[in-house]
Amino acid sequence: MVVLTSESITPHSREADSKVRSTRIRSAIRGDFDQAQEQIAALVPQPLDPSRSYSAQIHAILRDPIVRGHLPPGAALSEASIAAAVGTSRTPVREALQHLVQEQLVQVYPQVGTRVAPLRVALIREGCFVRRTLECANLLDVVNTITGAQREEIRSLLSRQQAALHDGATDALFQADEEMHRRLFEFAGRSRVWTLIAGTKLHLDRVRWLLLDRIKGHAERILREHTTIVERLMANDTAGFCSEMQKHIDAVAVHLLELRSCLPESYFSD
Amino acid sequence: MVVLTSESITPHSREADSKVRSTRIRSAIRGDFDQAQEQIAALVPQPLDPSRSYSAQIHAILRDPIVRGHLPPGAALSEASIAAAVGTSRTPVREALQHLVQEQLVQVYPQVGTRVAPLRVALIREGCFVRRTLECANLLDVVNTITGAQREEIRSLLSRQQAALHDGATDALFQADEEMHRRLFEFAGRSRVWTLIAGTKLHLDRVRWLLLDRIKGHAERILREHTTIVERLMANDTAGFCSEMQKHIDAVAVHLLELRSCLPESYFSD
DNA sequence: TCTTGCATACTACCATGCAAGTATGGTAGT
DNA sequence: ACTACCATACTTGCATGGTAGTATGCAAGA
Repeated sequence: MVVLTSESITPHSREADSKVRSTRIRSAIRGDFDQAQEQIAALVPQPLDPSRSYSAQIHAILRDPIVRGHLPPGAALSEASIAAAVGTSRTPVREALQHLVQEQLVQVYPQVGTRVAPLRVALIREGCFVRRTLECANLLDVVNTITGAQREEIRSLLSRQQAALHDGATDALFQADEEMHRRLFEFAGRSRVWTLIAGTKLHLDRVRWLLLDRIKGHAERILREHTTIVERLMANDTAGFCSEMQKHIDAVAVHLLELRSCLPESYFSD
Repeated sequence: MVVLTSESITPHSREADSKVRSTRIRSAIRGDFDQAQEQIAALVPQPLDPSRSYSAQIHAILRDPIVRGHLPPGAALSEASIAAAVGTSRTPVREALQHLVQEQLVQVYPQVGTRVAPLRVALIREGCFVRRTLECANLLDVVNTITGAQREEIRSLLSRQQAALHDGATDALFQADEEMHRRLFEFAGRSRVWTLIAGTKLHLDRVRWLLLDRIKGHAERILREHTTIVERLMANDTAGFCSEMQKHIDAVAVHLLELRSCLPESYFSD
């Protein structure tokens, strides 16, 4: 497959220079839209709930498989196919796709097609910076105010992770992980900061799910790191906490390179 | 006008309990949708450019006046009115509004109306945390790698701010300010971190524009602080830089309280 | 064999119409 | 005077149709 570089094609730009793009690259944008329909249809769990917004439900249905890698970078997402798969008109599908565009999970090429966005190395690298910076800064405040009950809650979330790993339930492991980090922000009255991070975390999670499938013992490593981090937290060792947290988050960026060598180059960009 | 509290009404929730909301509060949601049309029409500079996406253009047309306070919190934004004002159908207007919803600048109450979101104190307070944390952390890296030319660029952006203040051009002042901060991230290869911050900065800017109108000498104070910050940067005094930057950004949160006393309570939330 | 041109089938974008839900103002009944 | 009710005029959510732009594959020509 021809590589889609972000230099050659800028999504949603109708500028004059779009005329001069080579046909060779353009043809890479279209292509396998045919298999899209059944691929999407398999993701729809059940008929949509008419009492809730269709757009929101479709957004959720699409986002999860993108982040988890079931819809790989470059996968075609045509409005009509998805609409047929979920059983609605194209309108709510379109709104869901626009939402995903803003999250930078898909790219729309006007009049051409919509595709799952590649893994953008720069986005991931900078996402690591944002996460580790905000989480460390937040923790410096939390350690001064944390209560015994809150300590206990964190500890219990860690043991939930251990149990999940033991059962091989990576879903539950990730969920407990997410909740642990979120709670640390809520302890400092910063729940909205976490929702901000959650937006950038989407891109880090795309890498993490891929790593989980390809790299042996990855889940074990995650849990080991979490354990170390919580130990530092319990010991009020903020410096140690920050350095461990930093290593833990930046591991995504480090392993990204390794991932790049065993996956199609078209999965990546930047 | 009746206060719209976020506890009483959750946007875009079609849950069963929506039936029990009191009529008194609901009636506050609708109301002055009549004056919306001409209010919006005054904001449209010229006919839209058909060669670019209508949605994006409408989004830009609406966002600026919201951030600047020309469309105050609570202002009605009905799809039909805006569509008539800009001369398109409701579809691209709808997409622009959805975009603004994601930026948390407007709230949509299904089947009731769409309004400019109030100034959310928590969002602003936590936005300050995000900005000061990321900007300080970024600068710790920048000071080690900054070149002479980059130093000169920052200095020139500061003098552009001085010139703008002298001319009373607050627009140009804000623009140069924004570019200065953005460049500091680009120096470290983190342009995407800045776009992330720009999203939270929207809410801080809403406060800043209001302050600029109400508080005498506010522009002068901003420039004074910028000057101090750049001085610290030039002197490689990173600790001083961070503390000044912190004061500068947190000033928004501090003055927010003061602003709350001289503006309708309905402008605020949380 | 290779290139060029064109019909065709797709795409996303936008316009329009309908449906479901909600606030408002007037009216009938108490 | 006051309350309950209902017609009406809004709102947003969704469905559908038309349009401009793009890739593809075939056919005609060099």
